[in-house]
Amino acid sequence: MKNSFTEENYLKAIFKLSEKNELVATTDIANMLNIRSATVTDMLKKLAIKKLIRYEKYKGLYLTEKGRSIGVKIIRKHRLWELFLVQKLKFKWDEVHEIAEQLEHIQSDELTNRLDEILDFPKSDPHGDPIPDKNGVFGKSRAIPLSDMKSKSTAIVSGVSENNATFLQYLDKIGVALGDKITIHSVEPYDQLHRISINQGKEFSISKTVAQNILVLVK
Amino acid sequence: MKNSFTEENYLKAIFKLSEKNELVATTDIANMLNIRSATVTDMLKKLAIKKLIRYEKYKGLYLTEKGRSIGVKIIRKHRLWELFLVQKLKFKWDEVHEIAEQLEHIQSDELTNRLDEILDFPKSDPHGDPIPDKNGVFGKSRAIPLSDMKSKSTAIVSGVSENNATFLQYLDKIGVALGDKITIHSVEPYDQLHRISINQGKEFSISKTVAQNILVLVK
DNA sequence: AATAAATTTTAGATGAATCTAACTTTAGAT
DNA sequence: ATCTAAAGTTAGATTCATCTAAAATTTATT
Repeated sequence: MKNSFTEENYLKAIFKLSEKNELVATTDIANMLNIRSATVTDMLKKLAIKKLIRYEKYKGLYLTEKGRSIGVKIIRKHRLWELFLVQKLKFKWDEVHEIAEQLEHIQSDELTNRLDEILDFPKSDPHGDPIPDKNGVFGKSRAIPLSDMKSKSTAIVSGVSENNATFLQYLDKIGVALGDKITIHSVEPYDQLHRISINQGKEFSISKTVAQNILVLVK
Repeated sequence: MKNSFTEENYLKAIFKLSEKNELVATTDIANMLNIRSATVTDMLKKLAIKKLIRYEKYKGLYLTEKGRSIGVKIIRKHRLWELFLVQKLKFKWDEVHEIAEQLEHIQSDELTNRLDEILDFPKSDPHGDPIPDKNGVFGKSRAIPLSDMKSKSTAIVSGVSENNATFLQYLDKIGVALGDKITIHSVEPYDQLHRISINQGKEFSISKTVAQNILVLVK
């Protein structure tokens, strides 16, 4: 029960990496956490002793059930806080990540669950990433890219699939925000420029790339 | 910019102790933080080098302007979070302290100020302690002990002057909560048993001691 | 298969925050 | 005024998370 931040960050990183590969590599953890591999090796030994990971020298590692549940819990808190900051405190999408990196370590199940409750048990965060429930279960999101919508249809903006600050700021600039009602009027067959409007407003165009990175919920 | 938790906790403790005595003693800090005096001495040297305190060996220490402003900021955040937890997330008075001990270290002025805003720039927290404003200024609270109210008058419960969990739980039990309208019907001259009612409800009695520890705002 | 390249681990060091034990200074009691 | 108790400091050790440099292992290339 010491400085659990560090340990929690390792478990979160390992969980994320596990989604791509069964076995996780030392270097990938080091890169994700911006530290040296040697440091990671040290920590892996400790995590293995605590039975949070299963680790074989030179071979790679994976999370135990116990380790996974801690990792998932951190992700749950991170995403709930992000949504909270955007929905309740009116932060913009691109401003919340850093603050949530801190808030995710607050230890109080009661707090996490009440947050969940006042947000109405959300299934995904402002970036469209799924929020696991209190038991660590991810419901899969029904969100689809805007580019997959039919012409003349309407949907609700539920997230983005590109997390970079420039992109998020661009969305702010053109006036696309979480929860907005978005309508596709037409799509140019040649370059797939989308003519859209937000909340019944004025029509304007966005590129194919942007349309692919905006996630929406249809009906 | 390292693990600022520790340093922040020292500055907070020193600020609190400064309210009682001009010069703060090593042992008092040690007791407040539940660590050994030797440890405190070490830290005092570091704080002095950073110009956060003015320190003379064997003589005691006091905060510099810079140190004070960090200490006050932590207290501001602590109290804002406590109020947030009680008002917005429906926690009880006695449940929020520990969580606020963690939340007070979240670094984001923007977050702190928005919290302040959605709480409507409160002047005191659920325990009746004053909340400094963004410039570190404490407005003095107009709260008085319930025992100082006139008979037949009404006021709003604004805090407590005894912070202990048993007391707070007792208040929950008898149904006294922050923001309640409280009416004094009579006070027994012999033992100062107070006959009161909450929000126009049924009359009941509380002891002199309890009445002294409930803070209220009159009109 | 032999060797080079990349990855991972080991060994040894550092700084932060803590401890215990021993020493020093200040303050209180007679 | 002297002595003793309390308070405060120093010295040396420990644990945690990190580092660099060097050694070991695995993987890739010719």
